Amino acid sequence: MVRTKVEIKRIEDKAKRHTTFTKRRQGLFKKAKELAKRCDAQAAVITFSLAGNVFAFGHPSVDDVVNRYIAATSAPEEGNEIPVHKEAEKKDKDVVIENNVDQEDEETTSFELPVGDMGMEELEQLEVAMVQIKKKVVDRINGIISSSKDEDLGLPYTGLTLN
Amino acid sequence: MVRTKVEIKRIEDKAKRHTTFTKRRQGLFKKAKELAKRCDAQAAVITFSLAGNVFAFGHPSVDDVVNRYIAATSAPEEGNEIPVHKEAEKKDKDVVIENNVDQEDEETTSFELPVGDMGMEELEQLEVAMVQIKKKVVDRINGIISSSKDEDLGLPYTGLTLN
DNA sequence: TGGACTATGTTTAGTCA
DNA sequence: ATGACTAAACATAGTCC
Repeated sequence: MVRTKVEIKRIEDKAKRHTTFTKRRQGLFKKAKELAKRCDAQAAVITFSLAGNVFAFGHPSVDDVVNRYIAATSAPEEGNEIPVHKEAEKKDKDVVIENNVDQEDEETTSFELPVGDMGMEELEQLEVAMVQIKKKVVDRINGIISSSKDEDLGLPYTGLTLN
Repeated sequence: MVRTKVEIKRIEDKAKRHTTFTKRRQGLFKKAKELAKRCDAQAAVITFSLAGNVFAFGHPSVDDVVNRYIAATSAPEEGNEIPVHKEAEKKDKDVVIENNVDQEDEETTSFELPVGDMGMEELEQLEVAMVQIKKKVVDRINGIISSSKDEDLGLPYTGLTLN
């Protein structure tokens, strides 16, 4: 049959999904290569299949780009001018996080903060509050981990990264 | 003129290169989104323009994928790969996270979270929620910044360090 | 600038070898 | 599975506004 209109929805059939994953991953890498070459830019693509396999491409290397990304997104201590444009930006008011591709069937526990209406000052206060909570959470998690030493196979808690 | 065959070589003209970069970056992100959605896979794309601007997309988030990549690639080779458990469907809990952010009456913005009573699962949900809020805040801050300047050439907000 | 257009090249869903 | 094939869907270089 000829190709039908692409419905961007999760493919249920496992084999078919994997086939599509392979094809599209190759296409994605090719696009990334072309972008890097034509525009002389650094680019990295990292994918994880459902099976847990990691596929990554990067120019000049995945690690270079990742490290630079981490450096760029980590808080600069001083006045720094590293532009970060995350492709999840909803400039519209009630921000819906775009990271979840599918959200009709999920029941996420989330805060609903009217961030869009907040001013700079309130945002700064919110940041302070979040830092404090984050500390509580990390302490609590570490407490749980240390109290369940046997079961936990040394998977260290890497740490509630919110950067 | 109509389009000619693509020659994947570095574009010399600066303006044209930037135009192409923008177009292709959008296309690349779109492809990544489709891959993530159709194949239910994790994917991240990070690009740096020559000007040094960072553009990143990730599902469920750039940082999630990056962290998993780091974990997967820096894992001690003994034995097997790291499961990196997750994907657990979020059962709705009564993790009622109360935030008393009330713009009308409240002066202070603060959370009161009974973290000490929470179990690991709830903590994980809380982490997810915090990440989402953090994104909202960053987006909002960047929105404020970019609307104060008429171009995104101004330095964006990269702070909000919660590590 | 930054979109809109559009002719063509490119990608890929479905199928079969 | 893996690879080839085909036609529709899609991406985009060049252009105009």
